[in-house]
Amino acid sequence: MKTVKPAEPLRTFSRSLPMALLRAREAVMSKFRPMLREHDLTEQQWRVLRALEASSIPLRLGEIGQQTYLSMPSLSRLLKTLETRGLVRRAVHADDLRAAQVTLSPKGRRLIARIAPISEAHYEGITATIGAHDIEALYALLERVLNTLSSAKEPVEVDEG
Amino acid sequence: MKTVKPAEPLRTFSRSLPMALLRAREAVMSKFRPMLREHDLTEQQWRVLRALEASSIPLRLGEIGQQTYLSMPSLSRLLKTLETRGLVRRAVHADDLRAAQVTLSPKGRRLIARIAPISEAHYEGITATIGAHDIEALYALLERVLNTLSSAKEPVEVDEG
DNA sequence: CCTAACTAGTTAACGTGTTAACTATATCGA
DNA sequence: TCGATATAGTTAACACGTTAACTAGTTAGG
Repeated sequence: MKTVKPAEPLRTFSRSLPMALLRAREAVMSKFRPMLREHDLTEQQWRVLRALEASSIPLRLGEIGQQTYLSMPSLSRLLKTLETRGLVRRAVHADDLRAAQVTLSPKGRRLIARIAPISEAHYEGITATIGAHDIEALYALLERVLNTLSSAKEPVEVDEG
Repeated sequence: MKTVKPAEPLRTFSRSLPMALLRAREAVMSKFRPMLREHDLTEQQWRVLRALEASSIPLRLGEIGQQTYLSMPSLSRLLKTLETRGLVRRAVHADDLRAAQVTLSPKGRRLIARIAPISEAHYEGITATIGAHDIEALYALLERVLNTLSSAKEPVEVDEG
């Protein structure tokens, strides 16, 4: 129970959409992180590996970034780490000497093969816990928020007066 | 105009709840960040200032952390910055010499007074864009996810076989 | 052609996220 | 009362997020 607001100047955090999204995300990720950590992978590294696994052809950084929602600077660092660990390889694109061609190494594929089933099991567990119906509703709403906001103009027009 | 996503992201990621939450959060935050940046504040610093503003009494780090969803190490660093900038003050708790008493300085209050109306206007704009009905539904679903997962046992029981 | 404008990726700087080790104070229990 | 244990907060190490400046190739215009 909260005491009644006398003259609340700002919304409380319970009415902050970014906070609500952050908390929910954390609740979900906290179920995955220990498993990834056991294999010395961060959440972002795992996303990159999955993107590479899903592609039949080598990917450029930009393409990986779009799919994993990672920025180029983050990717640049992250791939260096993965390459050092021998999980991915890179070559220069034949038609564009600026671009990279990133692929999984056999070692990378083996790592994914070990982790993927566990990851899937976790996801199944989470889905079951929350309930398929709510999950679907949530996906739908999130997508709508995304579409609505990204098609909206600038930072939400504020009268500077 | 920018050429928008030419190829849909992998189905793998479209069924990733953490990714969906991340994208939605980013869509919302991208509307706020420029405004905060103009005042040299990060999203997290703004959360801390708001928490202090909302409290009539000094807060400990732990209390701020609970409300803002920031970890103690992050808070420790962040408060040092805010204190250096003269936006907050700290004193030792009378009853517990380990604990800190953090309060807003007048300067901090003035900063909040300048930003709050703009922040609220942004939030109104976002709410209007998305639609009050969807916003409510989203809050409700997120809360349910949170409650469901946090009351669930360990990292979602996975059969190790 | 040749230069101007653009694009892919890198690097750097600064702040945050996560984990772990550490200090100092509090509290509990025998 | 003393020692074990718990708690508040700090610090360090490493990875990521964001912005900006930079390098090197590419493309477009004259």
